[in-house]
Amino acid sequence: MAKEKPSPRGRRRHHGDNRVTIDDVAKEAGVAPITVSRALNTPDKVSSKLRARVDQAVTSLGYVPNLIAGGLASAGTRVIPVVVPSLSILTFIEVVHGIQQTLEDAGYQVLLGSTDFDLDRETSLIDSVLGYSPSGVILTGLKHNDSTVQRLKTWGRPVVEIMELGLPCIDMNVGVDNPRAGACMAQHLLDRGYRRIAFLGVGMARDYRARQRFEGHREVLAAAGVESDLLFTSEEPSSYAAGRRVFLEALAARPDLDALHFANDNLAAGAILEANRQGIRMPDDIAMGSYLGLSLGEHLSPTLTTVSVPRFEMGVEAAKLLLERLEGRPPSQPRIDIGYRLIAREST
Amino acid sequence: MAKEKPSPRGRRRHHGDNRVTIDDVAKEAGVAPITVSRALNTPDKVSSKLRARVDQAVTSLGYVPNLIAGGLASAGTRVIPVVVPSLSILTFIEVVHGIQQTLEDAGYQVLLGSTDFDLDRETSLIDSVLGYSPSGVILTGLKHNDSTVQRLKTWGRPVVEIMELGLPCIDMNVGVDNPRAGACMAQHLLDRGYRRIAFLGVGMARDYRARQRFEGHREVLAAAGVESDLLFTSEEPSSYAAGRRVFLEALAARPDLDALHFANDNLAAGAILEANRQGIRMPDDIAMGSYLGLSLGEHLSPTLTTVSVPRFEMGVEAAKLLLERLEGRPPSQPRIDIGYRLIAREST
DNA sequence: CTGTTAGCGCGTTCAA
DNA sequence: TTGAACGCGCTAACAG
Repeated sequence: MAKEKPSPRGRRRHHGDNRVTIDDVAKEAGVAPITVSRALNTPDKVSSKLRARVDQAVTSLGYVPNLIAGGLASAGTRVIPVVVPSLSILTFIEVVHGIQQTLEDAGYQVLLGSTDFDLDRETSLIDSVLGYSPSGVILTGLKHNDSTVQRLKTWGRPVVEIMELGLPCIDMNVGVDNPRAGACMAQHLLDRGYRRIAFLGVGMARDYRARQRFEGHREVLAAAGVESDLLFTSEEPSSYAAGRRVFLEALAARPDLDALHFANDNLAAGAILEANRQGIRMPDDIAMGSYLGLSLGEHLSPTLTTVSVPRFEMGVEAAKLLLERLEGRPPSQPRIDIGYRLIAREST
Repeated sequence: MAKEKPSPRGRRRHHGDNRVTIDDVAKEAGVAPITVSRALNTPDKVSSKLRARVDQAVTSLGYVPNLIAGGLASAGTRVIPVVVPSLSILTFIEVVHGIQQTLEDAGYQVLLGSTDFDLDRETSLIDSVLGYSPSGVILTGLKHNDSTVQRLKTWGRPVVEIMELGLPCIDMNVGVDNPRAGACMAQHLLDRGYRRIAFLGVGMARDYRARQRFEGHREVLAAAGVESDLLFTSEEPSSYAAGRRVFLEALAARPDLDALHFANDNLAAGAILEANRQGIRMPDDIAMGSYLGLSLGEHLSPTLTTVSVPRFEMGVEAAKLLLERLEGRPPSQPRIDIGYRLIAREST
């Protein structure tokens, strides 16, 4: 009622900002700022009468909450950093897509980070994004620097590790059993009667999940008593062109091969397209199987046999797990095996 | 020197958080908190002696700055929201990739948002992310709700609109001239001697940039005096399967067509793969051209003629423009035409 | 259900 | 070059 309060701003305000604040809304609605805050964040804790007054003031003034201030006061922002190795690999993108969609629908924002497969970059990235007081974190893989693991374990907020499955996880885990996925394709090739089977990959020095699939592959072949360590790789990024090259290399080195197990569909697609060009018949001359389940596979000639992984769904599940914890719901289970599915098509 | 200050915390601290703060570092280093702040943010304003003491305290305590608090105090966070229509469309992903890489290298974080091509969602998304006091914003396209445009124009921080080029932009603009790109392919088809040319797209109700390309295409054909409004579309997301379907539909409706102009490479790839299956010869039976420049195009048989757009580079340039302004450098130019390149291959 | 008070952890401003 | 004080805008905690 009185305005002769000694003007709380002893000095000029820091910033020329003239954004409307919660105080402005409170004044306009004739309530205390905290009531505005509650009307916005926990509407059922405010009488419908006041809530209406507040809502109106909010729209009439065009109030937009300062999430930074809210975050500082409540020690948490509705931000979820998502840390992946690379944005040039479709797999991660699709997972991020699932995460993003699920979180955005729940009112959270994704803060995107990429590490280029470098654990030290991962560490510093995580250190820095934790500075935003995020509600949780999603990161890729189960291998991290000790300091990262330590920091996240003592952090006290939900953490989900995605893509791969395995024992020691920081908090929660959604992924695929890579060795078994690799074994699955190897077994399929054996079942189809192939015996001279090679594994073809690229960038396997950094991509240890591909190495895990190769391991599964190798063990199955070894157990079957066939040559198990035929591996062709190159240290370039995965691409159609890379697939073509590794394919040609393998053919040149071992013309007797009867089946190829590619580390992913992109490589396999490059190989199939090249084989088409050269008139190599599949699976008669050589069979091809791979991993991922990209839609391109079903449009190639021959259609591609692959171990398909629900990547988008993996993102969705990871996000759901996080949300469960954030909303205080019973954390059903801290580990989800998202599974895979062998799709046998013409190429084998 | 004395510790009998009446303990600034009249009550318990809000949060059980035991994170180390700038005060802890200051105490450890025997300086004032502000000196720590300066040593970290503006190192040259602190004597090397104190700076060393601070740096050591920082590492020994494992101090990680609270970016939220810093953001509140300085009215700005090193966050850049990037708003795209969809994360399931490769084009946007590649642009985001370029943006992300460039910004992360400069110490900024990307906050990812997607609108599903809905301008109202865009508006509310932008309203909400502005609550994080970001340093700038990158958004897609030049069409937005008036309120969005208004808010961003008066916002006072750099804004970059990407993907398309045109006159009224909010602040800065990096993109492609879609009508000219469409015209370019149409002209190419004419030059090659084709005369019964159709445009095939999907989801063009929402994707007005594809409509713009069709417009450019139409005008060129009309000017050449050939049938110009042959358009086949369906309202489904872009995919290989969709390309196949629209292709078959067009063939069925107009068996006399001699060339197809696809709205993007994915559709064209789906069509080429289907044509391969059916023994349709390209370009003899029918020619195909499209837009994007995906690497898949050069591995198909026939290799695909396309208007290639440097998507990653577009992201890089958008980010650079933003950074220029953020770093107070002369804003070279507020609008960049990223260009396109006709890659004539076997399919035409 | 509503209001009061007191910070959240920093950087800006002003003074030395 | 260093420091003291203040407040960014909001919400947690504690009354009423």
